[in-house]
Amino acid sequence: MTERPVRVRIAPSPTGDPHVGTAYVALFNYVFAKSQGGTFVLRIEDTDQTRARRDSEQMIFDALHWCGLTWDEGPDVGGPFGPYRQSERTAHYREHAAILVAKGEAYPCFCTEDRLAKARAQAQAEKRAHIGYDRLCRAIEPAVAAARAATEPHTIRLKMPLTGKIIVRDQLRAKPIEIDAAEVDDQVLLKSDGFPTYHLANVVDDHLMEITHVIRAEEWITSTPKHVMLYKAFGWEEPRFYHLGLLRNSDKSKISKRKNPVSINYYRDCGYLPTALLNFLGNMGWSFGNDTEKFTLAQMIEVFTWDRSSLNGPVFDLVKLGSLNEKYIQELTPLQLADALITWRFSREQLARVAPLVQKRMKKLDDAFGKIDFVYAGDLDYKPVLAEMAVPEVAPADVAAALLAFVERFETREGFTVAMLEEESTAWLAGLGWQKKHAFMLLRLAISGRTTSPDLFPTMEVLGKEITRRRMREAARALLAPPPPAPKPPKA
RNA sequence: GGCCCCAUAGUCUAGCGGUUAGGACGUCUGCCUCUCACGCAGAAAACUCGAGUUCAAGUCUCGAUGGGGUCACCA
Repeated sequence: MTERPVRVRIAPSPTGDPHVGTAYVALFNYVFAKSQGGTFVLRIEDTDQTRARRDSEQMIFDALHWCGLTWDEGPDVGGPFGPYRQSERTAHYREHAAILVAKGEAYPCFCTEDRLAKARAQAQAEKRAHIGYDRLCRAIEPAVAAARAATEPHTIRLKMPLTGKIIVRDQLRAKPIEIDAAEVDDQVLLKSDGFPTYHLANVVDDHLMEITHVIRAEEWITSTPKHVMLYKAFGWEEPRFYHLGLLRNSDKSKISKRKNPVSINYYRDCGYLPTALLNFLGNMGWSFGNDTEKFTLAQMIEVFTWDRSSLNGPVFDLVKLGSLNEKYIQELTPLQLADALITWRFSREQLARVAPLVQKRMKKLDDAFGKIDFVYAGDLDYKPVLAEMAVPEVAPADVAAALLAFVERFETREGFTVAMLEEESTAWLAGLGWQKKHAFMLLRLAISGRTTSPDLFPTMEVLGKEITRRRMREAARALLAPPPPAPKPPKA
């Protein structure tokens, strides 16, 4: 492999909240690039028209910037290999898909999604080992296929070899990974809406953008054979692959918002310092060496080598993050602490959102903070109000389930506003059939930990989606927790 | 289920053939103290199992087990 200047990229998909996993992978890309004097590129993979969210891209920029990461090229800063948004590069993908068809490496597929779904369901029902596409359209004569493609909706699929092995060389793993080509599907490259799938867009862009090292999460490892074959089909040199261990929930499953806060915004809103979060992430699957756990980004870049990485999927432990964060807090000067606080939640703009919540209840200025202190708290203690959370004639487990159901309602909605919350709460309440006062008291206790609070939905809006979600989940958890053991009798 | 990846205390990790298996978080004890926290001192706690290679294996090989990922016109 020829040595080219190091160029790496992070390629998040703007489909929701900025994910800690994105920050994690970004960190290692960034640090590796900088340790090599290379270039770090941010590319937005917005090829899924059904899932892309408008507000998500800016949130990714903001969240990554908050973490302290910057990119040399990207949609917002430009660069010589732009555009950096895949939705603006569709001509490249179509052109390259056409090249593969012309070379006989790919073919149009006219199968309907319906047929594919049925075939898949049948394969699953028969417990067949291989449940991929049956390659029906691969047999169509190229000339016939081309003629039909002119008028019929179709996808473009890659012709995978029918026999032999595909070798994936992962730089972090000693042995090459060998996979039977027959195991790999004839992957869709171009969807019927003309947009590329991840696989095509990713390979074309990585090549065109001269990416030298692909550093990404382990969940991609099984699709790497497809990418390897794509590089081959194009006759391109493949980049070096590095698959990082996946961040995990405490039960070891892939980190997910059902079980763990995953939005970078949650960590920001809960009062973690970006330096601490980044440092914490740097200790996941990588070690500084020398029993050192606390280090800066600059220090990490200075000593960075891949041989200090481990492949275990590390559990994302909030407690450990908290103790690291504490260390960072402790070494702030008084003025730095003040600045951190202002940035966090005491800016003029933020106070202008929070204080009006209780303005009606204020006679003097000093009435404010006792009433809104819960806004500034992280996790609340629900033990003292557990009894208040009870809903008459409803089992605690069902109360908890209702809380989680409320979370699910706003989970899929874009934005987090009073109007949306009112709408969803009405539907939620209708489904429950509880008295309104009981349902709303439950929400109130979950978000504020008290029976009196400012108006519910404006408060939630101010708290934000991340904190609201977290508190509702924690409240649900408190409801489900077994009652505490009886206090020890006093010593005689 | 097929395929793939991974395997040191509850958690994050060090170890790269010979160590009393090290550090950190958490837990527990004590000390300090006007409360709490901090701080300090100490303790409990790990090489998944089985073969093989070797004088010697947490470290190398194979297998089993366990965990995870992935099997979309999502990324």
